[in-house]
Amino acid sequence: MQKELAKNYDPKDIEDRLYDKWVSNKYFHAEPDETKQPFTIVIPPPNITGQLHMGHALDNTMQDILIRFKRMQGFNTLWQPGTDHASIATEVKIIEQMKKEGIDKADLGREGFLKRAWAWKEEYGGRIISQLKKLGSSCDWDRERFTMDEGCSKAVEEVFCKMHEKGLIYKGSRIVNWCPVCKTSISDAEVEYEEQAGHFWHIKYPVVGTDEFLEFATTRPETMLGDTAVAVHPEDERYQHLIGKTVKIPFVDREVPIVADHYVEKDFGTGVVKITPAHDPNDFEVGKRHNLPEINIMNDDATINARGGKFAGMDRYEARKQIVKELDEMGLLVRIEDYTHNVGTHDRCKTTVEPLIKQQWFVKMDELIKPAVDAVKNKEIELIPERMEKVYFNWTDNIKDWCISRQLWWGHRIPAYYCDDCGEITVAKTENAPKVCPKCGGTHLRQDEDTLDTWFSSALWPFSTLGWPEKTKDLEYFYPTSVLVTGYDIIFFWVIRMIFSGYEQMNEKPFKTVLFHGLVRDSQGRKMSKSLGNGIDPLEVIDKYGADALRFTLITGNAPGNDMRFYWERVEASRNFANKVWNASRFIMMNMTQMKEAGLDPAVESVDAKDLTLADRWILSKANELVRDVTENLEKYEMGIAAQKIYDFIWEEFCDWYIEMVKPRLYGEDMTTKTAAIWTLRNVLSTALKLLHPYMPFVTEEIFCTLREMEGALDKDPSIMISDWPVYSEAARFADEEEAVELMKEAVKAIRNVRTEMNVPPSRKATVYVVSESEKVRGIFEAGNVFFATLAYAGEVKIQADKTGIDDDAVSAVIHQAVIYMPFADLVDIAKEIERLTKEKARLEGELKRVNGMLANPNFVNKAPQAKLDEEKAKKAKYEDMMAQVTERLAHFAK
RNA sequence: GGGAUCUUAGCUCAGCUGGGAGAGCAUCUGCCUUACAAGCAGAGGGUCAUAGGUUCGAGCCCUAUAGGUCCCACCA
Repeated sequence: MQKELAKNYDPKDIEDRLYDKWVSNKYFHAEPDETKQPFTIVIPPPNITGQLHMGHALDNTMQDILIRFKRMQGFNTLWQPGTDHASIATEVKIIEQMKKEGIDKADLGREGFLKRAWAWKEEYGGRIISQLKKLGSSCDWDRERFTMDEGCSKAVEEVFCKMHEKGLIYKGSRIVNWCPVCKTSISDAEVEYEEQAGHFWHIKYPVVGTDEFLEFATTRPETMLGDTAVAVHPEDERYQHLIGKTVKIPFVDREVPIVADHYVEKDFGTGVVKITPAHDPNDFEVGKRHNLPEINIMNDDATINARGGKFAGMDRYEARKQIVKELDEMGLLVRIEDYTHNVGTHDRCKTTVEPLIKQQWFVKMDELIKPAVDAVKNKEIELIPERMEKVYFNWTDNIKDWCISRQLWWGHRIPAYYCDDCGEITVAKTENAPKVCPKCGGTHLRQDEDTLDTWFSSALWPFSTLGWPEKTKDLEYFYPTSVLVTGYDIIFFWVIRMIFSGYEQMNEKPFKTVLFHGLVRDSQGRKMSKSLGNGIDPLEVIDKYGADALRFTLITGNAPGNDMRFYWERVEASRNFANKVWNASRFIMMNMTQMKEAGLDPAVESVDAKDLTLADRWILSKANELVRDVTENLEKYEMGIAAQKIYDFIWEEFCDWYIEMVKPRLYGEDMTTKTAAIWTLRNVLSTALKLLHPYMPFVTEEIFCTLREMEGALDKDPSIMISDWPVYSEAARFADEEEAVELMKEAVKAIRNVRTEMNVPPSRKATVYVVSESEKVRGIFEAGNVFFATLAYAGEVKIQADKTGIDDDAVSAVIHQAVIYMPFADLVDIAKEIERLTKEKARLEGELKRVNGMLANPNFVNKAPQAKLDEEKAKKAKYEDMMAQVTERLAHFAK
């Protein structure tokens, strides 16, 4: 530990060293302890494909602040870390990588591919973890988990089998969103709609047995190959006579019925819809209602299959072109209209999804979701900000069954076995995998080729990481967790699924509170993305300005759930703040060193209360209040407000006022007051550092340890992160002192104004009278009101220290460079002063009107709290007093 | 189509249950004062989107309008 701190704070020297110290001392590690209350957060597991981005930085800074705060408050805190296998995201990346090497997935086979995937995990899975460490995250790394590790995989199988047994998981034939490139089904939540310019093809089918045609419009003509009906609205007069008749579909030469269904809107287009149950979710529903056949005309890669007749083998778009062309030649194409519509794309690869009928596994949601709805309704789970509840209910109210099977290899393979002999399905955990079919005794069993949606395992994360399905001590002690911190963008993917999974498996909520944050955008408000190249690497920020600066930047000036923009200027401001703290500390420690050299003890345990000056009591009182404000705000998850308060206190109150006030005492010869000053400085600094520590863990730890070492207390207080969080004390408030110093500050500011206005060179000395608007300040200064300082007579400033208890050195110190020592009388500009007084009079009139209005209102007088009433009464008196003074001055000038 | 949210100083944003318009950055002025020029002192700058309403009192509550952002649904 260096005695001499560098002139400027350099995070590079410090961060890694301190982080290693914390880890090696096991400060992050938590074990169940019945004597302490637990506070648990599970990390939203980052993808193993991931690199730390600003979203992670924000998310994890917030979690770390809460964890560090609660740890210092004495909670037994567990921050459970881990990573997510991110099935499709990872698989896509690996395939990309293989493509470069000219390898195809099929070449490798399942085994080979998985080998490669695990190698990927080994290589990149640790990357993001080390990046989280750079940020200062105090996760319990001894407990790091992975969604595909043994325990989590067991949990997945357990849940799958249990839910299957209860009938909550079923296999069914449904329309699913199919990605023809990834060749897998994807959930609704993975579909992104994007507006695309397209066409509306108006086509007509001949009505069989008549010479009529039925005209309709479609954006996807190629699907006509799978049409099994044409629908009209039941009350549409235009088509009443046709309902029940049939139309003939060209190319496939199929006769299909004209049905009536409310799904059709009379006023849209021609009021006729072609129905393709196998390739459109709405048509699928119509088909079910009318018992229509489902004709799948596409292969898994979205080429037309044999049912498409002569178009077989063509790509869907190619077929579209050809079909339109031929329809035109047949005279069945009426016209083409330009049309922009929303097209569903796969969020991972941006391919246009193809709705297809497939056999897939589903989770039945209607019953499962109920406790999850109730929990939020009853506030058993609290969402912050509250408005997220609406988003939540909007989803739960329109819940659909969750398609959980994916035609991928990287993930949890579905524990279902098919018997080739009898066709029955057996669901069983891997350890109980059937050798013979329990139904028919056959031995030709195949495991389902599919894997589970990656969110299936994430949904279990809050309890699978604590050891479930085993009944572990960890689970009993740390579950349910306290807070979940995450972005609002994964509320459907993850948050809701964890909630219903918690209730279903644990019979208990997974967390008490969900704290949502927004997105970190670039300085122009755009999402940071790879394609735009506008992403800012948090590691670059840390490298340039330090982790503390980045953390502070991400938290300040932002309300819960709101997006924020990233500005380098703000990081710089945060860095400057860290440096300010550094330098204030350096100043204090320098003075401690000097005292020591002079043979005095700079680390006294306590000082006599009577030795504390007004200024000391004031700053101690302000620090005490800060403790209350910061604690309260952190408890409300208002981290930004708490941060702002710490910033203001340290920079303004502590550095710009208190330290300036205290300098003459430190430079003076009176050892008693010097000791009291140092004691106060040390204590206030220590409190402020502790409050700041959750935000800026590194700089605070470095200073704290240096300070404790100088005090000879490093042994019993070895790290700020395990030191006690300060506690607010009503008894430590000094209301009078606070008021007196606030008034004094006002006076000093007024004097500084005068100095600036008059452009007084600092070297010139003169005297000034200061006039006060209150008795107290009149006591501090000799006479008059600070607002009217320029009206005062020439004379000599006398600060009446003994009358007020204020130490005159403190006042002189603050005004030291500001106050003018110059007779005013010859400098007063009368016209300017009259203007000023007139303005002041108008202001006072306004204030008086307001106060009088309030006091005259029976509603206010009767309903307002007594304190408020007294306050307003006091204001009234004050304003009246000031008004009298102003009036008198004006009268004086009028002469 | 449904919903959420935002509109406050030149820029980015705070402003928690209605009662004095704030911060950072930028600008201007004066200071290298023995912790810090990554600093100190001071200044200018806002009809709190618009129009109504409730209230003694509205940036804050209600209604409507305009514009921005986002989410959900996905009508062929």
